[in-house]
Order: sequence, then structure tokens, then C-alpha cells
Amino acid sequence: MPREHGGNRPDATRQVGERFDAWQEEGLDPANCPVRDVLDRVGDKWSVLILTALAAGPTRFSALNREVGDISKRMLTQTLRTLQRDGLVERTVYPTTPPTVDYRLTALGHSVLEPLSALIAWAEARHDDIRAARAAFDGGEDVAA
Amino acid sequence: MPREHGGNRPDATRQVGERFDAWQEEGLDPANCPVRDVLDRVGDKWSVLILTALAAGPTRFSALNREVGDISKRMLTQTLRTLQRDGLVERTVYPTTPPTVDYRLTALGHSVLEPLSALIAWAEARHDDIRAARAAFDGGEDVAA
DNA sequence: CTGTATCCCCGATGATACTG
DNA sequence: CAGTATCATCGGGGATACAG
Repeated sequence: MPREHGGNRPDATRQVGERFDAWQEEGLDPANCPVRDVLDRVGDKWSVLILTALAAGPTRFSALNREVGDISKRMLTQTLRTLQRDGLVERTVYPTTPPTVDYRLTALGHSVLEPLSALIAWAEARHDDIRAARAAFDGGEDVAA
Repeated sequence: MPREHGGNRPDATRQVGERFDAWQEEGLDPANCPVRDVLDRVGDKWSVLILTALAAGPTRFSALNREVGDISKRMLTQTLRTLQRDGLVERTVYPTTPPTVDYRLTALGHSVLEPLSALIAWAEARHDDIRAARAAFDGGEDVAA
């Protein structure tokens, strides 16, 4: 029985924890946790990159393949399918020969880029702090002895 | 050579893409990309949960072990070490017997909860949309035939 | 061009037992 | 209590070949 703690957190953070508590106390399936749901996608290797690339506008499969670093066709297809399934991306097939397909963000897809941007901005802003912390930590390991 | 696209994205999203472009065009090591750096941690199975738990205040190892669902001691230790190394969490040992250790968020740790909260809020707000999209997608697969 | 099918490797994570 | 050490597993993701 995880996270029985009640809730006496500071300001903004408070809600977060209570949300976790909420779905867990309700005995919901962890697989159904919205947070894990989103975080899993944010965490995977390509979703954010693809979402970001698509922010520029509709993009064709091969163009995505080029724009998003060294992604394989396999993973590109797979990630796009998941994003499509979740309603973040829309797939359009043009009946040409050879086939042409493009992908674009849906309204939902655009909307997730907002909070994602905030996180990325944080990463940008604090990366130096993080690297400094790492250097201190790693350096301290040896020296400490 | 990924992501050569210039940059003509809408508003808030624009910056994000340009940041990606930035470090890539500078020929920086992908391992050094701040975005991947952060996303990797957000993406892992426990960091966010631990960060959230710690938002309530200093917490002892065993308490964390209980509060954060079914995490193993192994992963708890490992994740805490990483968070500590990155300067998000501070570890304090009290010279008692048996040993007592507690963990707390640093200022940097608290600061990351802000953008993280935004993302989690989005997840909460849009989870129904996502599930609906999935249902439509999955249902449509069979029916479409 | 836009995928799909296979094989394979490796790192992330769980389980369990041991230690200071 | 707070870890560490070791083994086993599982799935993500790359490489490659094939297909409509």
C-alpha cells in the first residue's frame, strides 16, 4: 500500500502529490495512471523529438526520418503510431504513387508542447547547475577518501 | 545530419525546436544535450515519484521505500544517488545506531517540480481525451475493414 | 516512398541474499 | 536501518531484409 501520507505539501507541488494519491487510493490500475501514461511517452527516446519536429508543421515520413536524428524507420513508425493512437498526431495519406504520407500535430498534440516547453526551458536554464552538481559529486567521491 | 530545418514554428513551441537545433548544430555530444538529460530522468520509472514524495519534506529511506509504491531498495538507492548527484536531492546521515538517513529536495530539486507539475496537470486534464482517442483508434482498426 | 518482419543485443529493473 | 552484491528477466531499440 504505497503513499499513505496524507498531504501537507507546499503550494504548487501539493496538487501533484495529491493527484498521485488520488488514483492510487481509488485502487485504480497503475496502468491507468495518467501521470505514468504521459511520463512514459515523454520518457521514451523519440516522442518528444518527433513532437518538436512536427511543431514546424505537417511533415512527411521521410522528412521526419531525416530531421529527427538517427532514428530508424522502425522506431519512427512505431512512435508515430503511438502518438497517433493517443490523438496527438494525425496521419494523412495521399493516394499518389509512390505513396505520400504526412503527419501533423492535432490540437491535443499542440497543447502538450506547452508544458513540455516549460520542462525543456527548465532543462536549458539549469543544465549548468546540474553539471556543476555532478562535477562536485564525482570529484568529491575520490577526494573525500 | 539531423534537424537542418531552419525554424518557422509557432510561438512558444518555437524556442524548443531552436534549442534542439542549437546544441546539435554546435556539434555537441548528444550525451550532453540538456533536454535528453532531463527527459531521461523524467522518463525513468521512479524519479518523478520520489521527487514528488520528497516534496512533503525530508523523508527517511525506509519511509520513502514505503511511500513510493513497490520500489525495491535497489532502485530506490540507485535513483536517489542519481538525483543526489544531479543536485536535486540532498542526503543527510545521522550518526545513530542503527544508522538514520534522510533525503530532502534542494532548491534545484524544488524548482524542477514547477515545470513537472505543469506536465502532470496536463496529463490529468487531458487523460480523458487520450483515452477517447485510443478507444476510437483501436475500435476503428477492426471496423475499418 | 512508406512501411513491415526478424533477429539480436543490452541496459533497466526486479528478486534475493548478504553486510555494517 | 540503510544499503550492497549478484543473478535473472524483460522489453526497447538498432540492423537488416523484404513488401506494396
